[in-house]
Amino acid sequence: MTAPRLRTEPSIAHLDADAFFASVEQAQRPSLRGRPVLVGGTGPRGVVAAASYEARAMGVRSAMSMASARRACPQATVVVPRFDAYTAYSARIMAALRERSDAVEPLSIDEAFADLGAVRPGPGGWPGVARDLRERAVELAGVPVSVGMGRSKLVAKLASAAAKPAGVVVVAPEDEDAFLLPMPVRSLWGVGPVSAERLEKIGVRTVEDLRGQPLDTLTMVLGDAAGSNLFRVARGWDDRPVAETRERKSAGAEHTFERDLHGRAEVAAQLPAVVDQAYARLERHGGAARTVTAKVRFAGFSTVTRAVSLPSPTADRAALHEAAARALDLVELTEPVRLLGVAFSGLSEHAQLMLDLAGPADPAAPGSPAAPDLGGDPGAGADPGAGADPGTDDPDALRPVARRRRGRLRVDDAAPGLDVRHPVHGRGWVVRTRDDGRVAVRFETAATGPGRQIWLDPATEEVELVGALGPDGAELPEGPAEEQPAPGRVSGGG
DNA sequence: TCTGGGGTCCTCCCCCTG
DNA sequence: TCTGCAGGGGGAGGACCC
Repeated sequence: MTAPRLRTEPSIAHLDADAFFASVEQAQRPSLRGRPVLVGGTGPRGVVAAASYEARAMGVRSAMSMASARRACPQATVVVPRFDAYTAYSARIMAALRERSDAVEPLSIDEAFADLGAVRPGPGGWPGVARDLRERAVELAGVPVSVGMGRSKLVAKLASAAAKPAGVVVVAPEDEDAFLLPMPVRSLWGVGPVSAERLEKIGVRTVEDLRGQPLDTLTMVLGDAAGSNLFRVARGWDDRPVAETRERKSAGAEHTFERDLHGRAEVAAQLPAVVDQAYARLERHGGAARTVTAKVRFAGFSTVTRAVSLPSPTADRAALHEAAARALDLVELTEPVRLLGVAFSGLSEHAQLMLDLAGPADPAAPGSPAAPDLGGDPGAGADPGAGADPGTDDPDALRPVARRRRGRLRVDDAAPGLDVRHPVHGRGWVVRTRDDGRVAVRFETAATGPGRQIWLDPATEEVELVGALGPDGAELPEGPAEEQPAPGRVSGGG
């Protein structure tokens, strides 16, 4: 393996928002500033998607169970994620990068690479470029970000991690070894707990240790791909270009139920709603899929997947429902089920209608998995309490996808963090809910300063569920139903 | 009151085909 | 026609990332 030709200037930038979801909450809700905030699922099986730095100081990490996080930090405010708001802030952050480069590669909602090779640094040199970029992103989005720069994506990403919170780090080529070699291997992209443990067994803890290992040792320990990748990484060999787009390979949806499902009938009854959610995502990408995979996670946390492939990619809803049902049939349900998922893969860009020699699919045909109520509005099968009857005395515990529509706040839909409006008190957000149906609402926005909290009864008072505000203070338009935040439905952002 | 949800990529293994 | 082998494709599971 030979060294690639690398650029001579640290002109690749990696911009990463700090505790992104929590920072957006603090930006929009003045009473949360300087206080511990946890964003994540509030149900019994929720986990932390993002924790503010104040919460991190108490030992909270993202991906830990919300129950443990609350124990570690009882004074924290817990809110459900509001993806529409985060998406709007994300667009501002990306805009700061696009002002400086045509080559911007978003990695997730809160981080991106940019190739600044065309930028001519001023008197401040590359650190000045990084500081300008950081300041501009903060100015546009109003949330803290960190910027790392290096001559490769590898170094830029590690540099932004070193810059957190709210800083910049520029690693010049001549300083790369001093920067990389002392790092623990666990901080490298692609080294998780399992790989780290395997490396530890051969005495590798730092990048310097890693550099001392021959290629064949690394491929033996970690496999061909990971081994040769780490061999290059240990030497700073990374010449990957900043790529603006990446092809999507799959689309899916999964849901963890608040209580386990028992028996095939109960599991099968939940399938259409999950397929619908996955289908809505597939549809948004304008694609057709050839392979449908059903995923089941049992109470003991073991996971089984079964796939069914069609002769050709199809965008036909009924055919995909039917394939998902067949895939689920292949799963032996030996234990209670905590999670059900469906993924579409083998995507083709243009929806290709499946040739049906027997005539067009009839969604109402006997035995068809696509009952008439699934044929229209995506997510209709997900309406809590409607559609499939799971055969339980507590249907809410099984609802696969919460769908919150704007309008009069329903007690069932109230969750901490949601935006509401009251005819007298104005705009606020739900701080907490109580078993008797009353909700505590704090009336404040980014523009008002900290507001006061009032207990309200949505059954008797007009409390309206409204959309989130964007960074400019304007209410965001309503997105697709399946993108509404659901209890327990969380994502990254740290 | 352990352990979400969206993905990508890799490895292993089995089956089919030439 | 049968057998053995190699390679490709696809399914299953797992590691990893945010």
